[in-house]
This record gives sequence, C-alpha cells and structure tokens, in this order.
Amino acid sequence: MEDILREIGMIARALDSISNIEFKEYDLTKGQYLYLVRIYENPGIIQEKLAGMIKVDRTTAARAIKNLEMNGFIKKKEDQHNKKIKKLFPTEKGENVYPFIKRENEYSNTVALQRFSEKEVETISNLLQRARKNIEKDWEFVKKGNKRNY
Amino acid sequence: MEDILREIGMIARALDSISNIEFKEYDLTKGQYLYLVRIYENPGIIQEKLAGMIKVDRTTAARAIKNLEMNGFIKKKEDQHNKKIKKLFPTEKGENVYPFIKRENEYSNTVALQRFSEKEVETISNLLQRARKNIEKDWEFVKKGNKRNY
DNA sequence: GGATTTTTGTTGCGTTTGCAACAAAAATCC
DNA sequence: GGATTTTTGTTGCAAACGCAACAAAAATCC
Repeated sequence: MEDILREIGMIARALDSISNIEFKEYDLTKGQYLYLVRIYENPGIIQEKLAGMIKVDRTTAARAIKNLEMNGFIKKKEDQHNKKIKKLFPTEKGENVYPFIKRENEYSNTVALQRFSEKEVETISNLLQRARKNIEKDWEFVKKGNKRNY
Repeated sequence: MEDILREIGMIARALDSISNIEFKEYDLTKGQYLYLVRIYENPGIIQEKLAGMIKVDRTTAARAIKNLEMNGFIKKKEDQHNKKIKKLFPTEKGENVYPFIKRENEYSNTVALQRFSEKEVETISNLLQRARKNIEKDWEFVKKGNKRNY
C-alpha cells in the first residue's frame, strides 16, 4: 500500500517551519500560532479540549497557553459553575494578530494547492478529513496508555 | 478555499506522537525513527540531504544523527574523495530495529487509510506528493532566509 | 590559479516538548 | 450520600528543536 505518512510528515514539518519563522515578527514563539487561532475561533474553549484539537500533549498545551497569556495574547477566565476549568479568550492584542496568522495560513494553503483543480482540492480535503478521523482514535487510545496490537 | 493545513498538521502530530511512544521500547528517543529508516533505505546519504528529505533544521538533524551514532544505531564513514562529507550507514543494531519501525509505520498507514478504496488511496497519495512538491520550494526559500511576498 | 561563494558540519544558548507524578474539582457508581 | 473514577490543571525534569555564529572543505567565478 502507498505510504502517505511520510508525505504528510514532510508537508506538516515544512509548513510549521515556515509559519514559525514568519510569525517571529509578531513575537509568537514556536507553535503558539496553533493555539491562538483556535482560541480566537472557539472563544471559551478549555485547555484540555484545545490539546485534543491540536493533537498535542496536555502539558505542552498547558505551557504554550501559559506563555500566550504571559505575553498578553490571550486571557483565562474562571467559569461560573465549574471551579475546575479555565475558559480561554483572545485579548485585544490576540485579536489584532489573528488576521496576520490567518492570512499567512491561507497563503501557505494556496501554495500547497498550486495547480490543483477545484475538484482536486475538494477531493484531498475530504480524504484528509477521513484519514484524520481514522487516526485520531488511535492517538487517543495510545495517549491514554493503551497498547495497539499489530 | 478548503483548509488542508490543519488536517495535515493534526494527522502528522498524531502519527508522530504514536510512533514516539511505541518506539521507546527500542530505546529510540523522540524523532529518531525518522532518520533511521531513511538512512537504512538510503545508505551512504549525508546529513545535509537527510535534513532536506525530512524537512527539519540542519542542526536538529546533526544532533539526532549524533545521538543515533552514540547509541549504536548508525555509523558515520569518511568519504574517499571528499573530506567534508560523512556518509551515514545503519549498524547491525540499526538494521535489526528497522523491521519494527517499518511494521509500525505500515500499520499506522493502514489505520489512517481505513475504509479507503484502492482508488482513493492512489488518489490521496498522488495529491499529497504534488502538495509536498509545491510547498517544499517555499520551505527551502524561507529556510535560506528569504522572505515570501503575500 | 587565486578570490569568492556555496556546501557541509559543529557548538552555544534559549526555548519548546512530553512523560511522570501530583492535586483538586466534577462526574459516576452503588 | 459516600466511595471511586474521570476530568482538568500544574510542576520537575530530561530531552529535542532551531537560530546564530563559526569553521573548513569544495565548487564556482573571472
């Protein structure tokens, strides 16, 4: 069977690398853009869900979020009914940076999809969503400490 | 336009996370499996090319390779005609681990492609290769210190 | 063939990453 | 309603990551 893992890995590392270099300009350190865009688009999300959304370790997310807060891009808010959780919101500073991140991501996306027909864009998008849903089950399983059998 | 960046990022992080957990059993630390499989499949490759193949910073590759060597998975060999380069080869220990890495990667690949028809596998594989070729040009450009215009 | 540029490799340093281990609140069980 | 399990968040530590800066060999230029 064709190997898609390596292609996906190469594309992901290349894109992430480009973004990290380009976002230094906005004082975002490595990986922070991932969290900021999602907090902006899902205001009130909690850290645990965010980690699951990004597919990153809980503790990594915790520290990335702490840094974003310390640098004034987001703020944490206590919940009225649940003392355990902390809801995440962008600050004005975070809101102001969002359009630049969004624009960069859209540009990289169009670069990746150069010379793709509309149909092909639709196709790859759908196939990737299916692959992601397939693999995220295993990720959650393994992350919980379970062992895959193969 | 549909956003494929996020799906690719999610899949890549999930797969990498799973692999890193599963390869601890063979005393491979984070990311090392990426280098080892490629050295095995491309014996004599030099570190600079390997970094480009994986899409990772030159210095990150340098240290990952140094660790692989120190842990006895690979060895470096001087070139007869070129004093600058060091060719990389798996050791017997590295060769012995390779099948386990290969098997794990193949399993993850089939999980990601669950419920894909043969045709769909072929399609996503081809589209991803095209996307990778599109984006690697920008990666090289930005890595060299150039600025993208958008 | 000598000067200049590119390629390849290394080290210092600050930062992120993620596993273990812990804590406390919430949800579930009976 | 009390015990147990799950969810959510944090910190210690060791390791990887990547930029900057350097060095030396090789390739290119004229």
